[in-house]
Amino acid sequence: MSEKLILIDGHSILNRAFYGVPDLTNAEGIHTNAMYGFLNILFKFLDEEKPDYITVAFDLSAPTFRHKVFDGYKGTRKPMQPELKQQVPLMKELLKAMNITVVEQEGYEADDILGTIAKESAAKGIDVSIVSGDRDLLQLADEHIKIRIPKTKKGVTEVEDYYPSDVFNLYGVTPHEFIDVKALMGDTSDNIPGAPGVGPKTASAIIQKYHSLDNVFEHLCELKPPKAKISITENVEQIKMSRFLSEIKIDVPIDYKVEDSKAGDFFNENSYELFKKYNFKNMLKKFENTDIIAKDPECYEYFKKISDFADVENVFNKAVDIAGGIEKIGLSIVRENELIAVGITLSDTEIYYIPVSGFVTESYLADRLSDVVSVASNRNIASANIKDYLDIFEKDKINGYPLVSEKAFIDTAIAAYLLHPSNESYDYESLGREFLSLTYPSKTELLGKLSINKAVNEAEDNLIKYACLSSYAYYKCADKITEQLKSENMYELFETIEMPLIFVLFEMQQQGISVDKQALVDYSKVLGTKISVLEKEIYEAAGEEFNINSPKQLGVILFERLGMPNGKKTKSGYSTAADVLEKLAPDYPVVSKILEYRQLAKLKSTYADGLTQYISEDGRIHGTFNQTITATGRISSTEPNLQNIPIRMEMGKAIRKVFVPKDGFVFLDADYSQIELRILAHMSGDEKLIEAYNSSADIHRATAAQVFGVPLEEVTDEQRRNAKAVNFGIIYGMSSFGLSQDLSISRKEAKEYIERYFASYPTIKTFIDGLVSDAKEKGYSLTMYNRRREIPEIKSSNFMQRSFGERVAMNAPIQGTAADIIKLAMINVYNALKEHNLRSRLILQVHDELLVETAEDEVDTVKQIMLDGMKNAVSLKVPLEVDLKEGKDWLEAH
DNA sequence: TTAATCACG
DNA sequence: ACGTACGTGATTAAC
Repeated sequence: MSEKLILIDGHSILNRAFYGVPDLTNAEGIHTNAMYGFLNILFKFLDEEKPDYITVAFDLSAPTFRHKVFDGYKGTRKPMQPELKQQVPLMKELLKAMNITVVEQEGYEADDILGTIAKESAAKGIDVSIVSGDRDLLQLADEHIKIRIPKTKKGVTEVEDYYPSDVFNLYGVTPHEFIDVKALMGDTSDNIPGAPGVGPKTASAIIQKYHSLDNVFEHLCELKPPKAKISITENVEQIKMSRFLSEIKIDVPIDYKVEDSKAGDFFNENSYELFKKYNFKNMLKKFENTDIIAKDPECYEYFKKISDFADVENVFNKAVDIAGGIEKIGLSIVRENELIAVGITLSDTEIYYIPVSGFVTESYLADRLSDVVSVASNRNIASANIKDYLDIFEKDKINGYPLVSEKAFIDTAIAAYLLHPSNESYDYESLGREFLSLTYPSKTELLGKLSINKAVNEAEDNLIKYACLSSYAYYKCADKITEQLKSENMYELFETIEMPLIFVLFEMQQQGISVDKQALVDYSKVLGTKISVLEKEIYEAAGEEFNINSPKQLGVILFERLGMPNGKKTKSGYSTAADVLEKLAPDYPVVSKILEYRQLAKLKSTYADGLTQYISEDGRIHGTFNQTITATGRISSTEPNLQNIPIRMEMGKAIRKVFVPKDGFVFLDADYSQIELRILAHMSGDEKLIEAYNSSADIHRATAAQVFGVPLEEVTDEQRRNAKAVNFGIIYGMSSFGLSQDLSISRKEAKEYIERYFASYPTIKTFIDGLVSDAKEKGYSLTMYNRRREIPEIKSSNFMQRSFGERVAMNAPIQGTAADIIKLAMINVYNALKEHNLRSRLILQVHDELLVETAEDEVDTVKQIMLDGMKNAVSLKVPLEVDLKEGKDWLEAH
């Protein structure tokens, strides 16, 4: 077996990776997608070929000998995108860290280096594979040199391999003749002229016949077709030059010895650091069998399962001692329906797994955990997703509220969320990576698809690792996260808003909301009947039966069978979205029916039928409120989503009616009036807007009066509507296109509205410009309470991405501040209800709205509590107005 | 699993 | 010239 060398065309592969991999950035905002893609391709070839040697060649930006011959060489090439350009030096650094030879040579291109090394190595009897995206390299193919071109099809990388025979089969010429083909046909991307009018077909036909340019020139008069004959005859010198430009050098003077480019030792400490820095998570696995990572979880040796009752007692006694002081413990609860085990870390060397078994019963464990929690008041208990486990610590309660102090905990997931609200996960694995620079095995790696209950029996060792490791990660991260929150001025946000909010959300989830199941079932039937009537009518109009729920089938019916004028919109065909259909509705009655069908189908599937499955035995829906999902700081609601229950459409309102208070209670529902615009007024300090809020009840009317220069009472409905849309636009990050869509007007008109608005409110203009430039400078935006949102897109060179970043920079501080304020209000209301010892409970939040299930005899008190809690959550330069209503169902109360 | 659609603020 | 309003989650169809 002869030895193998892999040669990689650095720029070509990096370029290919850049366009093939969606934009990625690491925590510092460095773009990493091209590097990531490059490495993927690299590893693929390494795995496949297991080469003895490896080398990567790069171009230098300096002019090469080809530029000296032809000034316009590569002259039409666009400059490299900055996101790609910044990755080039980093990629070289990465390769060097992996002990991969990087070659570049002034005056020459990577192709020439590759050619030289390939031929020299092949001469030494080494088998060479050249990896490139560029077909120009095919001329280098020979019996010992294979050209390998990776292609990405549907996310899967496939490779086209070229030996000389493959080149011949495809192009009918030998690799060497390929140079002459290119000389004739030219190359637009390199700006090589060739013979004008001669394309790839003609060029290869000619070379197939004559085999070399010299021979072609000798037979000029017999050339066919006539067009090529003329072109070639007239451009002999240009073709010769083109050939010179096209031929890859194989004798570049370089200081390179293949023996010095041994493949191996890719995964070392240097490369590990860089992989971590660039957040190449799944590639870190490659380091697993090296001693770099093997030594990482040094905590493993201290993991200990404890079942002996006396030992367990000792651990908890010690935990109580620690948690009652100022030191921390790490806590991980393992639960699936029932409590199964806890992982608990007392120090670097005391890491325990305590399963429920024998005398260690579930209730014993819960009691002892409560003991630990009840003595803690200095954020001694580091854990994650505390809300999900608060019920365990509920041993002592007052009026139904857990006695546990919020100051007992530090929730690492929530803390990590504040630092990077756009991350997708804040589990122990991510924490380890970010705060400890350690790569822990993930939950999936340890437990796979096993349920916890199964894992207890089938993979206990891994379950022990999981429980111990996560508690250890919380323990180790807590101080670092705290430190970082403090240095970023976010600790106050964490302490005064997010941590207390956990308890509010917990209580809301516990309470749930009562739903009239029978009403829901009845309504589902009504909807079902209406839907089948519409269905029949639609089939009749269409002339055939089809699945109306399938946008694909519907598109075919509407735009092909019924021949409606179509605007192709989506990737995979016609758009049948509501705004498209609404334009067609006046001309085609069936379209209105489809819209109605869609509306009813949605109501039935998502709400009437969808909600019933969430009704618990107590007749209530206990949804989940998530505190670490949104990029802006809002909370989100799942299983079910109680924040998108219908209200706008008439048919949908019936759904709201099924949400009812329990016997002896009523709903009190309060919502902020235009909180986001008020925040805008406050943050910008715009006197006119502030004045408008201080004097007028109708801000959109006031805006219209200001913008159109008419007295308040003369504002037309249309003017008010437009002003309202512009106000929304401001909050969303104004764009003329968006506004024009919303108002169904031209972009030009929309632009005029915006200009008029900014002319009327110059301070607002200055303010939002400031938001954008601040975000551009810092890479993130901030709310009034220092909530951060990272906006890497704002530095993109891609217009669309950058524009998006700019809109986010305008919106996030406003939407985020509103989120901060209502969170404060929730805490206020929760605390007041608790302090007054009331039976009434806060049960829902819908972004600017709070719903309290109120005992009938507490209505007056609660009204006051809600108004106070919401209006006085913060003092702005404008009043915070709250609309409060009482009702026997959610529709009536809203 | 992803794309399209639509419910809410 | 680029092609969009900001933030979510559930359902369905179709790969």
